[in-house]
Amino acid sequence: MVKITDVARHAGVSPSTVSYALSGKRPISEETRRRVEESIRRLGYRPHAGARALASSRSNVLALVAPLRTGIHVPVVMQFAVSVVTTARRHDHDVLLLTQEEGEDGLRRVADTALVDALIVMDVQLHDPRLPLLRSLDRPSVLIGFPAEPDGLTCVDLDFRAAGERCVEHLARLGHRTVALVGSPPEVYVRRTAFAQRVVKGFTGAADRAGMASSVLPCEASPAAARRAAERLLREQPALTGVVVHNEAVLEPLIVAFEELGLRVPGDLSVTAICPDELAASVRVPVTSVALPSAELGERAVELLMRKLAGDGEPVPEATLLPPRLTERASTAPRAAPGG
Amino acid sequence: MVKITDVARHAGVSPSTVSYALSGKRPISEETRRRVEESIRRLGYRPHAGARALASSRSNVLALVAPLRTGIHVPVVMQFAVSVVTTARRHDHDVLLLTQEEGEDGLRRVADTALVDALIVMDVQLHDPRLPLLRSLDRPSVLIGFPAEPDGLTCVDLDFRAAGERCVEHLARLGHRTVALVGSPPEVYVRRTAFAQRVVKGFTGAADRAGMASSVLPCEASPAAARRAAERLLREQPALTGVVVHNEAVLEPLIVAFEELGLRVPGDLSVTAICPDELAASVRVPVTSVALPSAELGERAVELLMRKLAGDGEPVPEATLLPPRLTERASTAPRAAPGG
DNA sequence: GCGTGACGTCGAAGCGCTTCGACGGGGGAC
DNA sequence: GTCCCCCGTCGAAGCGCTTCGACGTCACGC
Repeated sequence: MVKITDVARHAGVSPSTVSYALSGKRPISEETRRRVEESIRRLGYRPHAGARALASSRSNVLALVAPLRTGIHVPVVMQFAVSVVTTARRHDHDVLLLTQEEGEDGLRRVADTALVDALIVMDVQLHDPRLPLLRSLDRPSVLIGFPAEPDGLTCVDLDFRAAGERCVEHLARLGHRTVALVGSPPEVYVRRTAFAQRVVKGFTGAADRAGMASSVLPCEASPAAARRAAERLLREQPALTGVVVHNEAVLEPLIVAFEELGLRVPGDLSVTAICPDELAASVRVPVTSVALPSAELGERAVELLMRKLAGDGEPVPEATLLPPRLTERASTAPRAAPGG
Repeated sequence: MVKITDVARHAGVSPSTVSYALSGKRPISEETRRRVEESIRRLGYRPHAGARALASSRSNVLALVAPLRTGIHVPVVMQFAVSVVTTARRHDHDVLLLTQEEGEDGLRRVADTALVDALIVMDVQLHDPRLPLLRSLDRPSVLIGFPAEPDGLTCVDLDFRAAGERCVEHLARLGHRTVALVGSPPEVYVRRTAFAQRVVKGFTGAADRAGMASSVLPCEASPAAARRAAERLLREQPALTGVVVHNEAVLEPLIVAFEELGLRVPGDLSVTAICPDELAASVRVPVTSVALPSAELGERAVELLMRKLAGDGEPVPEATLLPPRLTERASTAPRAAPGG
């Protein structure tokens, strides 16, 4: 293994000079820097991560806690993870993957052993047991999602309430008067995961304001459940002409079910969704949707963390809510003239 | 931060004794160990990861290189990653997540900086450019998948050839005489990813041996492509009664397409698949399938790595091929009596 | 002409842990 | 009783890096 002293000797300088040339924390003459860089390349020098972490008390590693529960859409998690890794690398950091299974102990462990400098926690619940812990840790963290009491924490998420509103407003503008929300599986609500409830709030609020009839129906993540949901909606709301889907797994099955039940999309029924763009675009009838910007969320999370780690005193915003962007596709149309 | 000297003082022993009590690398009296453990708990001591890594030249971190390309089924990757993390934790290791994007440089970086002790590389291609690098690194690695020349490397995978055979044999036993394989998207073959080709080899070989008519059709990962594939198969092989699907994304759409084209599954057409069990079980017609055991693969990979890291001289097997397990579900049935 | 900084570099002191050699004491073999 | 060896513990030497204080040099201002 080639170490910093080898580089120093080869370049004819002291180890500290090599270190400063590398970190830029002190001025180094142009010519010395060049010699050092040349030696580094020639010798193939790579600083030892452990030694660096010990001496600088910075590991340059971020922890990413990924959820593994039922009711969450796997590609979203994956995409998020990829964007976190990519962005972290741009800032010269690596990413340690933790599963939620490890729970609070895992967070404490990686923080207390100084394995990581900071943490990103996904799938935050309204009253998440990890919140007090995160507040007490000596390392910064960013949450993906919003708990009931975000005080003292940094949170990033899509503005789900606004997303729910946006979908309803779009349907309202098209003349629809009776709408339904097909939501996440019941367990997501039971868990009181914040984002699911916020969609409901936005949906219901906007529908009320627009004087629309509305209902909310959680739905399991299976084609059969989608079919049952479709049947139930048509039975209970015969006048239904607009549907908002916030459940990736049943988007396609639901549309299939509606069509099998004799409803054309968008002829008889307009459908909007809150889901990743790729999903919305790849359904048999491309769906008008509010995008779930997982890549952007991951990027934001890492960048907030970097600002916190920079520790230049400038506080970062506690809440970052990405505004919903709605893309019109083939699944929505003006309501057919009533009785016509 | 509480350090090992604090623990030592509190327990009335020397730091080295604390270290040995923790690692068990030297005998420590029962009573001393108890005192040390008590002190550790009382003080909330956590060894500093960097210091430990520096002193022991072991970081207790594994690198996991995850693929991000098109044509791979995301849930499989995720499940694999989760199982790697879980198993690694059982062996007191953590997992660093790398994207394939970083390529060979990323591998070299984490290995040379001693950030990780060992590497797991997924989505290995037949002639993977990373192979020479992996051979030359001073850290052990395990590949998921089989390259053309696995010499000197440790590989783990499902026995895809046998899986292809198994599906055909199952269909043969049910009396089918004309079969087709709907495979991965063309780019997977172009990339010459080994597993896709192995399935083809197993499929074709078994069909030939059984004297069956057979064809192979790569298929894009979209419902529309599935539909086109179904139409083409029926056009080109009117006698077709058995299909093997090796493409998670089109399993359901393909069955839908066949049914829309007037073929009942399994009445007119028997379908088998090579895919994760959960997928096979959740399709509208539960599909007889050979499981893609991602969790088991992850576990095996980590355990092989641990054995290599133990360095007790015992060599580990270069190739680990998990035998296919076929589960019968509702999508296969004996061929209807010809002309009857 | 001398004080004053800023610049560029060096040396040494750690960072917190593991590990090696050493050492005292006790027990078994003879 | 003596010798040896093993058990349990200690002290000290690093692991490879960063960082702090110090120092010499040079340019500038007055």
